[in-house]
Amino acid sequence: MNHIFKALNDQTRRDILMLLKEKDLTAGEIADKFSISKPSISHHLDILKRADLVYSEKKGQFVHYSINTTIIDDILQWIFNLKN
Amino acid sequence: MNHIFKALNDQTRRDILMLLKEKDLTAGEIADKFSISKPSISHHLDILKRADLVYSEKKGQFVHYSINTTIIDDILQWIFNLKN
DNA sequence: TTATTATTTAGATATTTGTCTAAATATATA
DNA sequence: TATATATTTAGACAAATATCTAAATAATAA
Repeated sequence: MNHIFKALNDQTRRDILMLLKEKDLTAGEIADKFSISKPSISHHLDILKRADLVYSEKKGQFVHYSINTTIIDDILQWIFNLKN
Repeated sequence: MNHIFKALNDQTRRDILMLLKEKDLTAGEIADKFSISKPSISHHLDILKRADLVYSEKKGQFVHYSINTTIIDDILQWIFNLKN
């Protein structure tokens, strides 16, 4: 859970997940939605990837990112477990 | 959600929540379960409190801590929202 | 009142983190 | 091939974080 909570502990990364929830986007499209540099966004995407919260697939010169809902269930289970 | 994810982004704090899930404990009892100093535990408890993840109540010279499951539901809702 | 116990606060320090610019890599196009 | 576009990597730096020891605060007991 360490990588997951680390990944979620940043507003920009949470915003990226919200965007990818709606539809898949390329790295550049994601970067365009924020006012921070492309390398910084690339770094955030790397952290999300290490946490398995997103997938990435290279198509030509673009890299397409999508959310991984499988991991979401793991988080839900961990949080839910706190309740009883 | 910022304070909550920040609070959850630490193994010691997550372990404290797991302990408090089982039963209420005083600050000292919590500190005894870890190999870090009491001031450090006090600091972790403060972060958990700021995130509303725990309550604290002073009884005599002791401070009793307990988990706040109300906030857990907020987290569950936030995570669940990522799925659709 | 004095001493003891429980907890927090203050201040210091090493590590981690988010950001930047510049450079590197990879693909597409003229 | 040469150029343009998309993305990542490298290296630097300021801010945030987890930890420590020492001191302060508060409550109990002798």
